[in-house]
Amino acid sequence: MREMDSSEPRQRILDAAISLFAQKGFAAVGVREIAAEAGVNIAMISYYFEGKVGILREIMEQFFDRYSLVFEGIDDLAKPPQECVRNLIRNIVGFVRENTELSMVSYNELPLDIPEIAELKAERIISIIKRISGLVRRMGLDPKDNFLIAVIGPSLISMIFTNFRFRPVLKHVFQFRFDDAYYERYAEIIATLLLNGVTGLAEMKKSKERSTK
Amino acid sequence: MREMDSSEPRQRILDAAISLFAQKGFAAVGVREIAAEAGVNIAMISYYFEGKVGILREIMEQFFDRYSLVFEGIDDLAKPPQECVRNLIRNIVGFVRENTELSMVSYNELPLDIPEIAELKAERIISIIKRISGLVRRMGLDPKDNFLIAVIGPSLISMIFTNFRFRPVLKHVFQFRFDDAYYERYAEIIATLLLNGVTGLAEMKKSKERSTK
Amino acid sequence: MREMDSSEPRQRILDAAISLFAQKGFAAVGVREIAAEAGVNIAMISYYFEGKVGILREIMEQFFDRYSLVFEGIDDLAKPPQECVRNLIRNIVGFVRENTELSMVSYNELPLDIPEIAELKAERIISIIKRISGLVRRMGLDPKDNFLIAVIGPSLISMIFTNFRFRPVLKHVFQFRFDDAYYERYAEIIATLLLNGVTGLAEMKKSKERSTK
Amino acid sequence: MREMDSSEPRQRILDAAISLFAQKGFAAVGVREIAAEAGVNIAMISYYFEGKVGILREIMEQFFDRYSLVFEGIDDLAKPPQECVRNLIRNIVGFVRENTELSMVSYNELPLDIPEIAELKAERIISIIKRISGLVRRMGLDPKDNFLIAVIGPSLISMIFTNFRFRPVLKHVFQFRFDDAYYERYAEIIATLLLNGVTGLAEMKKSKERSTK
DNA sequence: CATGAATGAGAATTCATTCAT
DNA sequence: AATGAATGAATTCTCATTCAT
Repeated sequence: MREMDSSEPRQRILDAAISLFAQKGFAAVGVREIAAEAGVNIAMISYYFEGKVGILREIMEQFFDRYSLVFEGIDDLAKPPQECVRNLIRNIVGFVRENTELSMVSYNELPLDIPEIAELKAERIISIIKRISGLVRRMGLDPKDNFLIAVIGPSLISMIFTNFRFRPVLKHVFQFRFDDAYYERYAEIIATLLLNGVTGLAEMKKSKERSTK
Repeated sequence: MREMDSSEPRQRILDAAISLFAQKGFAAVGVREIAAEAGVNIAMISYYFEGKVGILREIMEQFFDRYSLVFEGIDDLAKPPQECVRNLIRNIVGFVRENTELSMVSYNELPLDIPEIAELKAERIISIIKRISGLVRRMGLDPKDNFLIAVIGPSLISMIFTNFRFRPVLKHVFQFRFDDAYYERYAEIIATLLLNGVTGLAEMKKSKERSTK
Repeated sequence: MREMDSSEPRQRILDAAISLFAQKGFAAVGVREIAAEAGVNIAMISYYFEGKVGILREIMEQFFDRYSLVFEGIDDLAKPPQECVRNLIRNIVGFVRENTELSMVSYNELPLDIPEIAELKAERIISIIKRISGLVRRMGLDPKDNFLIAVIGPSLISMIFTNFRFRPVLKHVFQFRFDDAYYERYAEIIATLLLNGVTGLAEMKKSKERSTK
Repeated sequence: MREMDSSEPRQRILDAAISLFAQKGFAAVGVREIAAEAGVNIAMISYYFEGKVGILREIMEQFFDRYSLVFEGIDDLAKPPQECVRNLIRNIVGFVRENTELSMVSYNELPLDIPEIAELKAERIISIIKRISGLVRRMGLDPKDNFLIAVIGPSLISMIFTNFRFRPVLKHVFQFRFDDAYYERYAEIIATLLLNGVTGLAEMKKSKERSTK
């Protein structure tokens, strides 16, 4: 029952929903709860979004619209790919930091029940994958090596998003301060982990090929 | 719905719940659905588990009971820590492979706040962290460096669990065969990623310390 | 929904309502649906008709206003009553044919108790009954014989209206063409049915009176 | 809020629904109202009938199950067809008299919105039409003369059912006593109307054929 | 005149749970 | 141990209406 803030009802509903979905998950949140949190009448949810699923769709679309921008022009051919990857990771971390709840909802909800949403999500993810295939190649990975892609890609994303997902736990256990310094160091670690890891993978591959000869 | 299998009703309820929770999430599954899937009367759920959360608690306990064993004696001082880590990763992958749905439920519901379960979760996780602190140290990481621990630990777990989480998608998109070979290679990649990554982190630390001097 | 036609909003609302009420019944149609079909803003319905029942009242009034005219001067004393009845039936058939939906709504909602409309209905019906009492007498029926009136009157009306009510079904099952020829023959049959029937009734009455003597 | 009567909840729901649907029409009645009238918890309606439509389906089925019996063995070849028709009409009147509300609901609801119910109704009606085709033939009507059948059949049914439909009005206006005598006379009138009417139609047909020659 | 937003009550349905048997 | 019936609260969504602009 937050005091009504100044923004438009439609946006308030969206904000409330994002926050609640992020905390409890889509299925565990009721429209009454959203309406109460947003300080609007329940009927407004149908009015603006045509139901609860409509809110989720809007959230997903908003997320991917913004998230896609993170990958825009990330593969700068003038720079070594490692630097591009570092930049990408920094950008993703920055993005998730500034859109934490939005990102959490979009990442966590696998609404296999709601085909409509599943489709939307699949579509957008594929479009992003295509956009970075060039960088993947420059990193020395074969973009047609589905196996590696299917392991490394989700691993990277999960490393970043999971950290935010468990942030309440981390805050509670370790009393971290989630400030700029934290996230800079954090992005650096993830990047180092990944880059060194990938280098290791490349070496492993070579040594295997040698041993096979 | 499903033909009644021979096992005891209590176990059938549990199996049905695990499967459904894994697919749709705890909140999105109703007790009626579980009862139908298990082929038992709805009242049996209250009878055996005292309600829906009771099932989740049982699932969590079962998960942690079995999952803890994976970490038992993992830090074999006779072996180099890298090998121990490789073993651990192999074991975790093997565990999740053999308890996929159980693991998915437990992993997915982990950050969600169901008060009755919160305590249980915290307890068990801390106990696991303690159990591997020795190995962490032997890997050259300071087990008191909460920051690194808090980044690397969840990252590793998320890399593994997320892969299983997206297995249906991977199966659908890439037509992978999830056989022994797949998981061996998979564990190897994760291990290589992590170990090389950590090595890189150690070097990064050193070079920073040098530059600070 | 429908492309906005040129007529005035008020009339468009009325037309849409008549059509929808005829299809689904008053209670099953919502004002939103009417507004959409009419291509007007929902608020216009309250504005013009003071609510949903207001539309129904207007419909009823329109119906009775026009329907009453059918009975005007129907009892032409210069003609034999049978001919007058034939004319009346032809007129009613013609009227319902030209005002099918309007008639269906009015007929269907007639026995239902919507308090706001009850008075209106009663008044108008009584006025019509009065208007044809002369003809009834000329047909050899005692206009004070409530029983006969109460059976024959509604029977006639129901025969005609019901045929229209089931028109979609008849069209679908028998592929009738509802053209002039159809309705001429149709009116003739109804008239013959009724007139011969009434003759039979008169004879029955006589024979009864004889046997009672 | 009728006092709970002794019968089983399922039947009480059905009775309440029949009564309310008959009064106000299916769409105008809510499940809350039915539950209240039946003195049961709202959830029982889903429990027993899987929703409001389920009640209507049950009503329709009950109606047609019983109504069909009225036509069983009605075409007694040992009797003249006129007598059979008189018997049929008497039986229908008797049936509707004893199942007034059930019949009204089944007759009035043309749930074009609910295909499920529309189908059921169509099916059952066709089966009844088939059952009386022999009698139709014996009456001198060509059962393949769709036009006549399509006019006379519904006319007869509507004459009977409409009378019951308007019974509240008749009672209010004329203070009839709806007793055995009333219905005997009533059935007789309808039968006479119909039989004489049909005779008239037959003559009309003949004279037309003559004039065509 | 006309609109889009907003309201509060009510719609049907489903929820997890409990009860008597 | 197991069942089917029953409950009351909660679910999402739609209703007819009103209001400020």
